Amino acid sequence: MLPNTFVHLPDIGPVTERELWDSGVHTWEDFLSASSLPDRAERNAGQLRSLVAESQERLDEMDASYFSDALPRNEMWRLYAEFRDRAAFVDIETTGLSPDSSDITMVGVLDFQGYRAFVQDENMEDLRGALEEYDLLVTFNGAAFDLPFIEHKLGRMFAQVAHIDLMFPLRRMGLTGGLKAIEKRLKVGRPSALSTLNGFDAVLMWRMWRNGDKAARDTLVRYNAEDVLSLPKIAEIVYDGLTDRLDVPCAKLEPSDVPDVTLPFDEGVIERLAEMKVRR
DNA sequence: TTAAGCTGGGGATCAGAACC
DNA sequence: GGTTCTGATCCCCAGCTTAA
Repeated sequence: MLPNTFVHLPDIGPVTERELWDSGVHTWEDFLSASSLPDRAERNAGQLRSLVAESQERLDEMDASYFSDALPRNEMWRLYAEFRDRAAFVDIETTGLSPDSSDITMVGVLDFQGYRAFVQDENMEDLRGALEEYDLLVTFNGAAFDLPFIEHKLGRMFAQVAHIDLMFPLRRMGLTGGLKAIEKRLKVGRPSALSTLNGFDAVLMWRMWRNGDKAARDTLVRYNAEDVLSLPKIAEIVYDGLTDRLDVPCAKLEPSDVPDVTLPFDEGVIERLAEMKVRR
């Protein structure tokens, strides 16, 4: 979809991009070889041609931050096909909602090689270096929650990184609600006994682990892994759905193999969680 | 419960076309 | 050449939604 994109160019919005597509200019290559362009693009053709040529070069160099700067934020999903092999799917667990009064307990990072957990007081200091390996981050509501929370605690680190927050494209597709509700509607992931847990349970599991319940730590990590494992599947659905909606001839996204992540957890933790909630 | 950012609506601005 | 109209983009703001 990215080589079909023109809305990252100055003075080109969705209407002019549509005109280009309707006139047969479907790709950057079409743009550069076209003898004439629709009026609105023709006015500024010289500058646009050089920017389209630059876009081709930047894509050849896999420069995600160039497109991240130029694309409107609600069109970031267009980066997914080209950059998913350089993407990290990220989800954090915390002790509360406010970065001022709460701490990060763990961060789960998934790519197509596997899943890594960065846990407070274990290996959280490795997180920054780990995230620097990626050109693209994919989250659910990460623009408002996960990424600002991480930067609040660990310092600036995402200024140059492209980011797709799946929550907003999902809304455009008519899918509102939290991640778990959307997974259910899309029939994605989470077959395990942990499917009934929510973010507040993650807070409680962290407290249980701090109070000596060793199984709670592994169960928390497993809960987080199940959250991030659904993100690649949802990202594909978003990409395919919004690409279809734009109705422009473009390369189809090949389905990816999400790594098999099987982590141990103790069903006893879920029972102890339920007892804890009854007592509260 | 807090904070961030997206969405959508409305107004401002700009450029081109049409008309006198 | 000046005016008006139209359409697109940009900017701002309020409201909404979500995360643990």
